[in-house]
Amino acid sequence: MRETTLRDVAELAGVSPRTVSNVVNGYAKVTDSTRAKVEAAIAELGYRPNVLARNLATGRSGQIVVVVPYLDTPYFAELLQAIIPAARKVGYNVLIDQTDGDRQHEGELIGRGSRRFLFDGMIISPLGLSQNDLSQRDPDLPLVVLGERVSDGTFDHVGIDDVAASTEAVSHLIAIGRRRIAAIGDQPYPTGEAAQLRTRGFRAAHEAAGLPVDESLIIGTARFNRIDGATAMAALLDRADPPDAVFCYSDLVASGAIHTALGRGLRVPEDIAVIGYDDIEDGRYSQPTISTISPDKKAIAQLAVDRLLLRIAGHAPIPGVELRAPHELIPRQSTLGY
Amino acid sequence: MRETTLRDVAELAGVSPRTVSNVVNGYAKVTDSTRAKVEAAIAELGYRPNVLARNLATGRSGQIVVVVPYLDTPYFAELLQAIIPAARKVGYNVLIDQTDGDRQHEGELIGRGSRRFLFDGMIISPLGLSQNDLSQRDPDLPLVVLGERVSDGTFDHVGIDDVAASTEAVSHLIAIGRRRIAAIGDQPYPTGEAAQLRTRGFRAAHEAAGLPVDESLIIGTARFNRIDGATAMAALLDRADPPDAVFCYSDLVASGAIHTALGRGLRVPEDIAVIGYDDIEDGRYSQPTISTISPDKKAIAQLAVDRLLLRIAGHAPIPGVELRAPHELIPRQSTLGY
DNA sequence: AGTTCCAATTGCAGCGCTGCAAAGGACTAT
DNA sequence: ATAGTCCTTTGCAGCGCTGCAATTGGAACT
Repeated sequence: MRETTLRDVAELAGVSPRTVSNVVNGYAKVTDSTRAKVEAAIAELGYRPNVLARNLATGRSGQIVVVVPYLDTPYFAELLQAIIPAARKVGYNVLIDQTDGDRQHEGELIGRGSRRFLFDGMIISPLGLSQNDLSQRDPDLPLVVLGERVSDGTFDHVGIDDVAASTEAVSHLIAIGRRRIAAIGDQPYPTGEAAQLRTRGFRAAHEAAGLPVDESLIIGTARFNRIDGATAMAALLDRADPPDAVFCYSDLVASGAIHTALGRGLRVPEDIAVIGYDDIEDGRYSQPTISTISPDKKAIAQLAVDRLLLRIAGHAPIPGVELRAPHELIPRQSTLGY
Repeated sequence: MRETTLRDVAELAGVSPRTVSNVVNGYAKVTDSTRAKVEAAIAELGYRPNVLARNLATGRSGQIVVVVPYLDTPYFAELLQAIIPAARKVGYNVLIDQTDGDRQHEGELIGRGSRRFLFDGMIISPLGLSQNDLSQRDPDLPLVVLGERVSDGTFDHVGIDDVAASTEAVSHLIAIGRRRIAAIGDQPYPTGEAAQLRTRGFRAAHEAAGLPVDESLIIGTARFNRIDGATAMAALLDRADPPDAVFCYSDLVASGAIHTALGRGLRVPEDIAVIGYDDIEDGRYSQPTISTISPDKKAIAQLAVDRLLLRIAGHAPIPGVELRAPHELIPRQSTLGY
């Protein structure tokens, strides 16, 4: 049995297909009487518009894609959970892509590919892409970049002020009396920009307090996972002069670090205070609860979606902008104690 | 500047559009020489097929949708991470939908909606839908259901053997010498089928060991989150006769329960042993690490995708089947100690 | 009553591709 | 040389919808 079409409805209602289309789309001026007739016919036949056909005719897909490195990283899961309703509210479906932070995969997604037709725009949180890679994308792809990047002026960028947030985190550690503070999560140029900004904040806080930075306490990690935090913390505790506090570049890293510290019989925060970054739900239930920097994920989502829509609608090229979402320092047990 | 089309390529290559289509799709018999000509033209013009047009012509979208209650629940995030590559490998894009476990929302998704055209099939992990609701879906939607359901014969179902797994979990607690065992996570008919199966396993293990079940130790929860576990555990510990072990219906519940126990100065597992369900990454890094039932998520994903493809391809109605993925008991610190 | 005007409705063409079936061409067999 | 065979290539029509511009008919005006 064939799916009923616009034409079938038109026939039953005794109007032209175009009028049915107008009713369906809430377009133009349609008298109440014809609208009623058409709606009755639609109901009777159980008509539903064929989105595929509409897509072809309009050249739009009504979908946007959100690209994240890892779906199972709580921060991204929570961010997606904010983006999806924001997009749905304005009539867009959300496609989700996951890249494993792979540069090539990310590059393919922002490049000129056939999948381009499937979405009207893209929100991407790149991990492997360098600034340069980002500039070499499909030029007609409306793009909003999340995370710690600086726009080259052709796309928009949404993030929090990482340097400021990191500075607050470390200043908090200093405020509770810690003096030997380590940082876990630094990453090298060119891809680790998020990490580099956090390291900059780490230095800034020391400087503001007139404290020297012990360079050997800045520990690099390949990623921002628990295992990275656990390993780095082990290395720090093996030293003759271990730190009395650690600034971790993600809550997962902090969780791993705390795991190691507790496993060695240390008390958190008494022996070593830990602060994380991201405010994932985990941190509110772990033992101890994890002090953190909380980016306003809803604000990030809303800013990103709004801006993307603007860009999709815009015909003339729009200059890229930098948008800042708020953030907040949330002290919990891992720095304040119980 | 217009996007180049099949016709443009055909013109440049001096063949018919249909031949270009054949080359692009790797179809039919095309001589090497024409294929070469066409490919050269494609490269020169930077042609990419318009998926929207293809979709309309074929009536397929090349997308499947995966519907989960919560994206930020680690179990689902990890499951999605398994499904996406499995689907991608066979040429399908994955759309993700999140329902908040809302019955109405889930019902709309499996019903006759306009979005139907956007995907060729659906994998859904329902939470709010009753068995009855599931039977009232869009009959021509290829559907694979995940989780603890029994098929009505018109769709396929993939899951692990929940009763067996739960029995193993509780038997493990008995094996390490616990005798007063609580269960956290029971939920009432008709929607809490997952929970009910686990409760059944809980009873079965007691029976197998010749132990009586203390009904008052079976605690219901609205959801499977940390907070539910934390609250339920508090209630248990407030009793005059608290349990010496707890079987939690998810790792998140276990995490919340442990949080409460530790917060009250109890030792896990010495004072109270805890076992969870799902084997989320968290449980491997928390303090203590959480003993759990590990469903083979990759197997679940593969079974679901394979079966869905079959159903999409099939013209004649295929009877629904029950597919079982393997599971495994993974004892960790929360039952074995350090 | 005739003209103007405006809102509601319509018709046409086409978005770019593929299914189908037939045409064309090369090659083999007689 | 001619007919038969098989494989490659082609043309046509249409998937179901919307953009655009034109048509229709009635209300409002002179």
